[in-house]
Amino acid sequence: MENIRELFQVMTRRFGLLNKNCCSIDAVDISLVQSHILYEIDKRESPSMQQVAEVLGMDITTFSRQIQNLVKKGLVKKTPLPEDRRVYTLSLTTEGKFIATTIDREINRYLEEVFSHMTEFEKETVIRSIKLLNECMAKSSVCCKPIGMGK
Amino acid sequence: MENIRELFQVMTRRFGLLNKNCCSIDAVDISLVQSHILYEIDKRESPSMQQVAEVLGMDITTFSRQIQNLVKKGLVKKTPLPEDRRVYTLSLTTEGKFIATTIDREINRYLEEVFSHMTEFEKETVIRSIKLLNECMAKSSVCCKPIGMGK
DNA sequence: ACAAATAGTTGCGTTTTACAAATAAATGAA
DNA sequence: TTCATTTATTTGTAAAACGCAACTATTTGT
Repeated sequence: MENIRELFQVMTRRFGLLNKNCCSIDAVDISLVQSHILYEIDKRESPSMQQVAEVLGMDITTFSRQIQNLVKKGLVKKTPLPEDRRVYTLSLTTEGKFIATTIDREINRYLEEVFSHMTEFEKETVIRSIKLLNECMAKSSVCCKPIGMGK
Repeated sequence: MENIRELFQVMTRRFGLLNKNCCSIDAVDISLVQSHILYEIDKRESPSMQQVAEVLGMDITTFSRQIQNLVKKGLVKKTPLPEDRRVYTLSLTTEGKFIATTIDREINRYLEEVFSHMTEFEKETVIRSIKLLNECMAKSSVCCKPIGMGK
């Protein structure tokens, strides 16, 4: 059988390029990491800086500065948490939300196009497979988490 | 049904972190992009600079400098092509090959671990799904290729 | 009340990035 | 052949991203 990593590498590379391309559409023009940040903030319930930096596997100091940029661009709002004033809660502004939604729509549109080359059954199978894969990756504590992050 | 992009995002993020982590193991200590470069050179038959830069969606000038670094580190060899002296052919040195192999083994080891949480049937299904996905992504010319690369 | 832990920021030097322009070699047309 | 054009790669340069160390501010535990 062929190299499994190869399959993953090709798939994630393509999806990565898609993500990248979708950062510069029409009104939208942000960097790839910024797109990821918007995505994660949008997905979660007013997360803290640490939380988002963590899932993205980013150094907190780099993340801090990226947030500063996004705040300057008017895409993200930083709200101090009343019960713990060390913590800042992140949320998207209306424009940030708009951009995140635009990117999301664009990516889903592309994915639909890809799935259009399959039968409905194949599509279901593929989606179930990825879901299963994600569950198994979550189980496996070996790696994949930003453990040894800093060199 | 849930957002399809979400599934992809989670999967590729995990795999991305895995890739990142596997860059700094033991003797190996290179950046993520450098790891990708080594991987692609290893995979192909003495490719040119353009070719590798292209599949990685990298700007050729950035790529050029990364190659210079890898050559300095003694991991990559740049050989001028006799029949067209403008192009350079890329290949891995013994040490570059060793590092690429080490990373590859490590990643595959992790993937095996992930698959160990599935039945043999599920594993087969997942692998076939990813393969199918890759084929369909290749068909779709909408995006995913480094078309609009530069902003 | 105070040491220790936690969340986030800033200083600073290194690396990465990409546009513009340069070099060098091949190709095509006159 | 010669010269303009195209192609592959490199270099100049400046901006952006990165991450360690050190700092501030706040909370927690004793």
